[in-house]
Amino acid sequence: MARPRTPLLSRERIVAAALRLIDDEGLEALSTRRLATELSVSGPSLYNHFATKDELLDAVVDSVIGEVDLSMFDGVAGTGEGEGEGLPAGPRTPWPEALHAWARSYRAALAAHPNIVPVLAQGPGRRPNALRLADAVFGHLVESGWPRGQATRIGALMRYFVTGSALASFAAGFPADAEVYDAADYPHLGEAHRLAGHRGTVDEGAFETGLEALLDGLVLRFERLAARSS
Amino acid sequence: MARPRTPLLSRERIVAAALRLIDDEGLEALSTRRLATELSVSGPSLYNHFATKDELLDAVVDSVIGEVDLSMFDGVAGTGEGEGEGLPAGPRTPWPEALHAWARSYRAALAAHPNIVPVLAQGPGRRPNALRLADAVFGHLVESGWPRGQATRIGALMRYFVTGSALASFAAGFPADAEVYDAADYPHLGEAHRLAGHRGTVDEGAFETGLEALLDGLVLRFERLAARSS
DNA sequence: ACCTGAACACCGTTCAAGT
DNA sequence: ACCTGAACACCGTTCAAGT
Repeated sequence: MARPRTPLLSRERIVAAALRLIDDEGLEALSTRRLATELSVSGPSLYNHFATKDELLDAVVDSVIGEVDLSMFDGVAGTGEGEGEGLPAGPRTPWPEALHAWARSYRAALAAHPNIVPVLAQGPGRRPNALRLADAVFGHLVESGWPRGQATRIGALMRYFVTGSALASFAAGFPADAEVYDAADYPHLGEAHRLAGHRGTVDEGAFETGLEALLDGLVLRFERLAARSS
Repeated sequence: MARPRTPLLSRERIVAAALRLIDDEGLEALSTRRLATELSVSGPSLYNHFATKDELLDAVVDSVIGEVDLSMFDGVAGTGEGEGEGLPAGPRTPWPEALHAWARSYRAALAAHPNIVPVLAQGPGRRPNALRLADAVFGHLVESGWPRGQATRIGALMRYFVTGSALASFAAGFPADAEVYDAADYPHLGEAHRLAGHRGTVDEGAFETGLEALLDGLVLRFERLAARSS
């Protein structure tokens, strides 16, 4: 048919189809030829919209990061009265609260697409949504009184925890087959075959417990910091 | 040449060469044909030792997990005197200490091979070293007084944090090119191009900070638990 | 500008054949 | 038992050709 009057493809359509394929069948299932078939075009057609498969993958990753809520990092110092800015900006949310809300949204966005987490965990690269996220977190921590070096570390360790929790289900990693857990080899795993059946509650419970422990520990550290500098 | 008098390959040699290839050039670089070339044999030869590429990958993953130190989970209740066992088992290490030492060893083993972390993060499956690790951590926590449900969560959240920290360098995820960080778009990332140059210290600092915060938070939780049940 | 088929150098895996 | 070459159905990507 050659060139149609109205384009068959767009970057948006390609990205959406790629993400669907990755979600349904895994990263390995995403081939340019398979994706093209899904979109009812021939393989090379995709190269009119993306230079390489990696560039396409980058776009998919950034669309996922774009789902993360960053609004808890808005707001300015003080009580929020009389700043006279164009945009209504309330007072800044206390950092432990903001970090908590952000981490939950971050995790939810990633856990909806676990198969792409290994790609996204490589860092922001030049992807705008990922850079915006890093900027918002770091900025909020610094303006809340954390030294810059500590703020960097907190950005890093929060990403460690969130990507780790979204990468794969802990519970589902244990085979449901009770035969696997020979009591002679693994004396404490007698109930492990039940784990996979409760993957939702186990993984969410672990995430919440870890997040709260992490934030409690950071608050402790912040208090020690404040005590030293006074 | 057909069958040589002494076998050209062994599972051990194949696993070692595969890990080297993954470390040096990434998971995508590991193809059966490329690996075979590296070992000076033809592609199909590998199938005499592993049924599929996935089975080979499983063996590589378990060899990495086998490097994690679990000795801090040895030891028995009480003072360690007069148990009369065959093996000398000292008193049990307090759980926060044991978890700290284990997490560092776990992270070191994984961070030495970041490209394989996405595979290993899928859970133990039927891999013996991974199951042994899960058994040791869970057993130690339960015997230290944690309720079984909480012990499961702690095993999960520790894996989240460690795999997340080993999956990729936080610092190296930020391009060293200062042009990337336009002040209009990312007002707080003006120094982010320096990050990649300090990847070692940034990532290790973040890991240690996070690990200590996590353990502080868990100790707090454990104390609240003990207070409630008394 | 945007699609196509043909082509190139790759994949994982199977299988018959050799010793 | 353990290696080989040939073969099958796949890959990502390039390129000349079509409108």
